[in-house]
Amino acid sequence: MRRTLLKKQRNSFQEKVYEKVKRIPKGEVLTYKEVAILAGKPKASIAVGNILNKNRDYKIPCHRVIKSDGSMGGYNRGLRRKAYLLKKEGVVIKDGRVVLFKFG
DNA sequence: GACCTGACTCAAC
DNA sequence: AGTTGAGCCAGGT
Repeated sequence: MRRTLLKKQRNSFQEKVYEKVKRIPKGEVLTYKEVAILAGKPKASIAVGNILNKNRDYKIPCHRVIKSDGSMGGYNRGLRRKAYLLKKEGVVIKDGRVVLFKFG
């Protein structure tokens, strides 16, 4: 299983998602939709969330990915953690929602 | 290979 | 403004 999976993952949607998310600059956030678009599938926002959820990799700043609404969907390590990290990076959070950001 | 799920989004009510 | 239904995508069962 490992080998086949690895081979398949080499150039998959998931791989692109990881790349894009990893490249998000500090103090900036992207929506699931944006990530999906960057990955080449504008309608795959939910898949993005699914991937990030399962991923659980420290190299990937999942906390910089939020919903297009401005509210942060979830975080495998705890929503509180996500808000905390975001705040530290300069993003303003209000009642679990991102405010004072570029989109709006 | 069909069916269900989920950290989603949009439009309608 | 909060809820509902339908659409979309990858993964897992």
